[in-house]
Amino acid sequence: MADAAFCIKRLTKRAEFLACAKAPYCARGAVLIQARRRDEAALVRAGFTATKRIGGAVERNRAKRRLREAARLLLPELARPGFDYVFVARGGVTSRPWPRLLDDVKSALIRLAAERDSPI
RNA sequence: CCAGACGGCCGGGCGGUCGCGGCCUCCGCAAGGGGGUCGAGGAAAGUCCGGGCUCCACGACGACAUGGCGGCGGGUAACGCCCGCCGGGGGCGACCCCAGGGAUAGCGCCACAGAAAGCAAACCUCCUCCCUUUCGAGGGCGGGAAGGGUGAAAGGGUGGGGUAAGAGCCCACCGCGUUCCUGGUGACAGGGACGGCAUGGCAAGCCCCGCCAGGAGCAAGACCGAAUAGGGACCGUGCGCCCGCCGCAAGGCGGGCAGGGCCGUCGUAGGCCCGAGCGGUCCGGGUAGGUCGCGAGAACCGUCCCGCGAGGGGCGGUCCAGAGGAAUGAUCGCCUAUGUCCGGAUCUUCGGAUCCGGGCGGCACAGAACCCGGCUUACAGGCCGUCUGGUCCC
RNA sequence: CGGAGUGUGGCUCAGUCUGGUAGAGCACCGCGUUCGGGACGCGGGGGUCGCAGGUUCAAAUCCUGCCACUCCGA
Repeated sequence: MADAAFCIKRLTKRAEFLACAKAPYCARGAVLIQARRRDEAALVRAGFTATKRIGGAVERNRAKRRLREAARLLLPELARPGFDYVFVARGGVTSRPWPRLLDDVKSALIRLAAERDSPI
């Protein structure tokens, strides 16, 4: 129940994506993830994007669907509250084997969480 | 069985687990949750044509400009689409491809080569006659365009007659033109007579002829409508003076002084602003935003009738995505289907074919954004039907 | 949604309107010059004209359909 509410919030507005553009990022395999701290609320939000470089509408939608599925599986245990995550599709995201894609997302999320702990 | 032509269709299925979007319904103060139901394509694509729909413009009709179309007859809401037929070309054939008419309405172009590229003419050459001659030939007045050569194209073609040599000069057939008859709705086809080659090609060069087109697009358009600024009406309160301009006037505009405000506060000095309004209530336009437009239709399924066909009509049934930058996914199993490899068996025209078992690989192009009809382009693999040419057997 | 333009040697561009020879600069190769290099001089190679059909005797050029890219307007 708590997990379900966890990543329900979706980023849709262009301004929200732009706000995350300068945030720390980590690229792993076929995915690049950005994480931006928001102080006002504790819930986690996520956005998904794929540029025309990925391919046509079919490729881009499929890329976003796979990233969405990966986020749905992994964010509840790996995300930190109060952060916005933006998942950017890179080349090969549609053809990458599913376990490998999960590994990419998982290691990137862990790395971003560690970066947030260590500095300052 | 092999090779091929044309047309149509499909483009995985079933079941778990976890998820997504719309609508309905129930629980809940709410956040949210439960249940039900529906949920991409043949091209949804490119945006190349044609319509619906909406707004704008516009008396009717016509003309001009611009753009498009072009055999004939149908289909259609319409089309540049489709069907049938005509003509030309290709193929042994099934079948495929192409095309409006006009070059005597006019303008323009036809490079190079060639004597000559549209005016007819004559480079080599052919022939009669005449002259010269070293007897090889050369020159001249004429006749002619058959042959050579150039070219994509040289003023009909083939054959025969004819002639000094030749020529539609004459004849036959073909082609071309004019005219008549017959068949056909028509494009056109068939036939007869006459003419006697005159009139080359390019109009997807300009153009002539006929026909069709008002413009923009759902970000069209309609309704509701916040904050801020500005407009108007009413109420309350306040309103000194001078100059200039406009105006019949009420009044309006500009400038100055008095006065007021601000520069943290007080005093002094200075600067800037206001200088006739200020406050309240209401009204209208309108931005952000929201709602509608927004899916029951040139719809789909079945069936009957008309038509060669495209298609049209009748009857019965069904409701079938619609939302925001946008929903169908992930994963597992089985089945189906197929490619390849290995092993075994059978047949063999020694190329291979069929069957069984196992391993590996494995679903193409691609995602509705107002909606339809077409066109074009992309597409792994597969199915069905009709037909053609071969080969073998009965 | 609507409109405009571009595609030609390795690069930047002419040539397309008005159809017949594809050209310029830089770059590349060879030779000369120099002790050597650069610069300079001479000579040379290199292009399916984005793709596919069509018109024409003949197409980079004309017509049609695709592909890729760029730029405007709402």
